[in-house]
Amino acid sequence: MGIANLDALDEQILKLIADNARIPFLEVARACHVSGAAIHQRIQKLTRLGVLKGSQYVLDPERIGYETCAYVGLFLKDPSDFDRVVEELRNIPEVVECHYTTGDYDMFIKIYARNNHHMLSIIHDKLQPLGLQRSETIISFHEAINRQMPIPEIKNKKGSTENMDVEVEEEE
Amino acid sequence: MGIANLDALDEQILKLIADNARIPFLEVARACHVSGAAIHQRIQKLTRLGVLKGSQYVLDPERIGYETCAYVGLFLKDPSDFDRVVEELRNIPEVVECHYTTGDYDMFIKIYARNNHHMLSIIHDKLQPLGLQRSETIISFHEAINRQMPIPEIKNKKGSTENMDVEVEEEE
DNA sequence: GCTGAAAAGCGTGCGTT
DNA sequence: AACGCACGCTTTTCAGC
Repeated sequence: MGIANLDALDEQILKLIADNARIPFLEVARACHVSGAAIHQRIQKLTRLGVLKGSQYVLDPERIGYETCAYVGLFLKDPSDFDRVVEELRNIPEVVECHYTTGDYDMFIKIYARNNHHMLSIIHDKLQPLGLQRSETIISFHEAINRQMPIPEIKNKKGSTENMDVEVEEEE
Repeated sequence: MGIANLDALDEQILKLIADNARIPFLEVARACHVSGAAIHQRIQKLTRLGVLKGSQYVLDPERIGYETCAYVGLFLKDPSDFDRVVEELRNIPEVVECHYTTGDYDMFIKIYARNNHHMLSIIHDKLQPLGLQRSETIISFHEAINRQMPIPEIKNKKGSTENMDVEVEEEE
């Protein structure tokens, strides 16, 4: 599973749909000067390749009742327990991200909670029993930026002899 | 600002669309036993209220060439510089999140990079000149969980005594 | 892999309740 | 606030290249 072999049309499609999942494919087609069917096929291909993993509406956490967001670094009692702990974290819906990390922490997670009290109860009552040595909490007061990763520029077209390193260089 | 005043229909709509931005509104309508026009109005309302902030396709970072993801805690030389630094971070597209935090760090950001070398160059050449005292990097080896926050259960229906059991029936 | 065409399905505005 | 309807546009499929 590595880098997908994308061409300039794929790139253009991704740039158009990444931040607007409701855009009509025909509108994408007109922007790309190809048929609607071509866009339809490409999006199926990108999905089959795993480049696209679905679509989402972006929700405002505060407006649906999440006052508090935190990152928590976990130290496990038994660091070979990774897989079990991840499975248990999946059952805690307020845990929205979980990373295996280098360095300080064994694991690093992101949590949404209704308020500080709720956050504390998640950490004490749900995380602690999973077998933590200890944890470190970073409370986020305000999320000033939250956006998609940039879609890299494709330089080489598919037929080229070189394999695709997706190299990104700024150009306009 | 604050928690939007949502009812059970809003909740059901959010649950249906949150992880599937391409679902036809008419399909949502059928699941909710209301008209398509009602869903259309509700989604406009939720957008106007700021509960919905747009839609996205979910991309696989690795398949578009991002091998490396890191969280970086920033210590600013001049902590009153928050706003300027955020604006400069907006110009670095690889920075996808930026939080104001309590405790250890002044600021906490998430970065995608093509590889370790690219990550280092972002941190040294782009972040350091913004006026950092120092920074701490947490490399993510693997993102085991990445999902939406849960849609809270709505308890009281808006100004009504009526009970609401809304059943969603699977159908083809 | 892309195209155009055709059929089925959807989004959206409006008048009504 | 929700409904039904109607129009135009979109999605999806398929034969043909």
